[in-house]
Amino acid sequence: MAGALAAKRVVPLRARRDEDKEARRRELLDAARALFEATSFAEVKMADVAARTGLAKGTVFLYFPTKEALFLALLDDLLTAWFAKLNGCLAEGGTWTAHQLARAVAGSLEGEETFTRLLALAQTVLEQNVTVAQAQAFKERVLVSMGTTSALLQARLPFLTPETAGQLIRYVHALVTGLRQMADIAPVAREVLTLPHMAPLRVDFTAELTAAITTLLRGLGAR
Amino acid sequence: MAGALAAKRVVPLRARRDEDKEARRRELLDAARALFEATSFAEVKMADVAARTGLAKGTVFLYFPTKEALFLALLDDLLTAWFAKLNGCLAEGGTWTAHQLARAVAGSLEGEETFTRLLALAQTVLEQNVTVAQAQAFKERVLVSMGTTSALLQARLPFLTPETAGQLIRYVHALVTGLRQMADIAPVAREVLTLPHMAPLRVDFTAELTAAITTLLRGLGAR
DNA sequence: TTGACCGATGACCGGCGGTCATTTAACTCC
DNA sequence: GGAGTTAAATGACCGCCGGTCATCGGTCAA
Repeated sequence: MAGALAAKRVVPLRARRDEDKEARRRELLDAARALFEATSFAEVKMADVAARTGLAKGTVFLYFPTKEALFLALLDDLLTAWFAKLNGCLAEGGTWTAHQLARAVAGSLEGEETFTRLLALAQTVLEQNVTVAQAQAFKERVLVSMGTTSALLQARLPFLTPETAGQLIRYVHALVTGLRQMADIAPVAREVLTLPHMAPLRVDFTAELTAAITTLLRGLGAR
Repeated sequence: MAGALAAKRVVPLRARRDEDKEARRRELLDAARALFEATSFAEVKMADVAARTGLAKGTVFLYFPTKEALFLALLDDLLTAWFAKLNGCLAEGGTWTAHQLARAVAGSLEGEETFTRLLALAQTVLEQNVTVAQAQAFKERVLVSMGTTSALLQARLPFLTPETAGQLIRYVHALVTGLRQMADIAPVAREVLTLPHMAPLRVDFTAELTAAITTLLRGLGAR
């Protein structure tokens, strides 16, 4: 019986090597992600995360001191991955139009619903029950990624200054979290928005984000 | 002793008339608001809300079925009040410049931190544990206020169509919730952002919102 | 004055995040 | 390969909090 379980395990029962600990950490993050994708932050129980990896609840807390820390770590991963993806898109080509850039940004967020949903929780929920050190580590990483992206934006859109590029990134961040909340939807809200006269409150995330970024860029001087 | 308490009471010990019930409801909303202003949604306990009004915890649940319902009702009030305030500003004058309008909107949110903080929680937290009926009632009211504001916006900025006016409102909503999250800050985040090199992540809510709206309007055709 | 209604009460419950003494897998050394 | 050592994993346990409900008693009509 123990053998059957061990056969399924990628990581040894006891993770003693740093490499195994890292793998276990990943298992937990993957479990948290899967559960979050199916429900919501509030509905994901630490016991469920543990069960999904075949571990005991207490074990989860050996890897992450709090539930918020677990999800902030997950956001950290997703954010880094997304910036890499976006920077990959921005690396090619010469000068872009406003619409091209807006499409690229909005497109890079396609299929990243988990990331944007978590991003919308970052300041209001995740940074509530976390150590200063962890919050700082997270923000350091954001800073680095932002710097790279800012440089690439200026290469694609020559009329941008370092100042306006930074502004643009902040606006986009704000729009992404804001629009995700409007588009995203608790099940209850989804039901309400189905009603015909609620149409003005329905938001298509990608379309709306593309339009908003295009408009912003035009306002900043793009043609 | 009971007399001393009763002397403080605006509402009779037992609220039997509808008028008294409404007053008690207000007391609870005010208490929730005061506590939320001092801390955060997660830190406000229903027992505290009760204690602050001199009532028992169970009584709060006679007026609001869940914690989320209480705060959604509070948001409902604040939202209605803010729309009224904004519409008041927009009622005067003829044609405005982009910057004037941006100033008006951002200015109307000055001192409304409680409102914007709650707004940022609306979809991710408050609409989670609430009946469909309550969520719908809330959204109905948003729709009505939005309609009025849309009309006033078109009067102040003649280049706006009903379509672009609606777009603008959605963008502003997204920006407000997004920027509030970036500017607002859990205590932990506030400490981290104090570090000098974190400057690019610091956000001045009013300034940033004014700039963003101005930029958007320019992108929509304002001069 | 009295009886009935109904708002207020607070002890109670279930569930969840988080802890810690104990267990035991995994590695080391002889 | 057996004994000893380390520390990862365990799960019973705790405190807290949102939410419930049998009971109490204030209020008012008759």
